[in-house]
Amino acid sequence: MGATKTEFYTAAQNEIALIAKALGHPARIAIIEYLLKVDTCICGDIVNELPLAQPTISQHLKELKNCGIIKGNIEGTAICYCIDEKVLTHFIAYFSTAANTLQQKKCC
Amino acid sequence: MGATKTEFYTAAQNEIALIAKALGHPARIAIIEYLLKVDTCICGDIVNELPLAQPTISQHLKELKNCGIIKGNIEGTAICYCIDEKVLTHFIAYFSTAANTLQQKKCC
DNA sequence: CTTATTTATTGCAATATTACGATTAAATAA
DNA sequence: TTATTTAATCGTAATATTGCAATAAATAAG
Repeated sequence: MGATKTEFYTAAQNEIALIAKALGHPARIAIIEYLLKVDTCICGDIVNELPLAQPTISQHLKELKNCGIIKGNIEGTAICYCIDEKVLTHFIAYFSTAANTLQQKKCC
Repeated sequence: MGATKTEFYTAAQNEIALIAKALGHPARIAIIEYLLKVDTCICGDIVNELPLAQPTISQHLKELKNCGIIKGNIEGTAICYCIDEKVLTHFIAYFSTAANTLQQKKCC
């Protein structure tokens, strides 16, 4: 026990949950916000922005990469991290559809 | 160590992360989808829909309630669970704003 | 008051996450 | 080659999550 029963849910449910889970930590929200704020996306300085050690940031970036919401391009000695617009749009679309369905109900 | 350093992030960051975290489990996504599917929202039968024990469902509902994305109205002996449209809309708006910001950049 | 019915809580075991120091890997610069 | 810089990985401790059996709480029906 203690492990999520992934096999019982649809691929779509697991995928959305995975993205939401990746976004479910304030440090990772802060990283996303930083990537949006900064013009150039050469972003080793996320470490300087957040009160977390470099290995911790690296781990958070890994999780964001794993769900696809960001991607990293090697740019010389640094790595350029970017938000993947497609994945973000997909995520928004899922919940927008839900919100639309909800509006046509008005239950409680 | 091991605990999230909540105090270092803004209230907005923590709030969005909390909602995302609550949605970051396939069972909870499945619960949200069930609430959208069913016409009446008298929903003790979530237990019958998902392959999880009643206490586990109850716990998942609690987490969804904690972040505000659902609310429960007591209806006799049963409880009527509903998605809170305001919270869902707020969540969508946050990421929509992010997506708009992103479109005006085109970095990587 | 008793007995169902429905949902919440408690307690616990298995597993996952968070965070960091130490180290390693990879690329560039000197 | 030898630093230097930048990012990833390893190992590990602290904490959180997931899931369920057992139990409790609350309301409804008889």
